[in-house]
Amino acid sequence: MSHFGRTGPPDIRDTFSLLVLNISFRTTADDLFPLFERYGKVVDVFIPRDRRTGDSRGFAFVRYKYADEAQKAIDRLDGKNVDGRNIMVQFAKYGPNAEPIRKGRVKEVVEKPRDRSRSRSPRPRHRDREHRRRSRSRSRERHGRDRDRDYRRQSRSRSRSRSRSPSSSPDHKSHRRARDDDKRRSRSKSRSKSRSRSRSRSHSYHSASPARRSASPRNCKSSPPRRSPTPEKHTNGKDFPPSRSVSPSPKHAGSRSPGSESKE
DNA sequence: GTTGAGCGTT
Repeated sequence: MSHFGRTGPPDIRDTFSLLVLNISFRTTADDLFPLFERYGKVVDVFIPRDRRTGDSRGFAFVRYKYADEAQKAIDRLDGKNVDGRNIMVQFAKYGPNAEPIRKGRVKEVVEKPRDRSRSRSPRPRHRDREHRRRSRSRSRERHGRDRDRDYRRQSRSRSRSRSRSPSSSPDHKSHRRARDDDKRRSRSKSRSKSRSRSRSRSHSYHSASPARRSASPRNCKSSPPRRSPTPEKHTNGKDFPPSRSVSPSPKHAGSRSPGSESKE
């Protein structure tokens, strides 16, 4: 996670979370922390990422220790140009109703700020939660759709250990044909994007070097390719960022050769 | 390499 090394929310006892919107996709917690830390005690900086891609979703959560400092940060940093984007800082709501955290505590946090609409973009007023949840982003969705399909396919493939086909009687032919077709498509797809699928980004400002921005302010791809042409699968986990534990990681999608999974 | 409304991890 993007905390101080802990797992999960550090301590939401007496903290005040700020929602930082419209940040750049390259902006990390390392960039936001020194910025927000100038206005108060920042307890945690968290940038939600995509489950599958790991990319930043374009907003962050900065958790302050005191509400007045948080308010000051809002007043100071709201509308500020960070990393080329005009960020929007506001108090964050937790959960669908932003209530189940701390009754009263959050109320104080969610209280209407004074004048947030000074340099705010004319955002549409219809903030429908469900609608927004599903239509989070259409540009990443077109990328995520493929991966989503692939991801689900892998999930199914992984969970086929117990019982994949409840009725393996007469239509195993169509199943086989469909699977073969899917396999071919997956092969071609994985081949076309077998180069730019690994990316790492420092989420915790502990592991970020301050000289990173000086070295390459706009481009953060100065490191040599981490994927050697030899498809050796070393599950060390040491080279990977210690962001989210060690999941089974369906990242080895294109690693398996086509045809070697012709089980059944 | 891209995109740009929005509320979060264990």
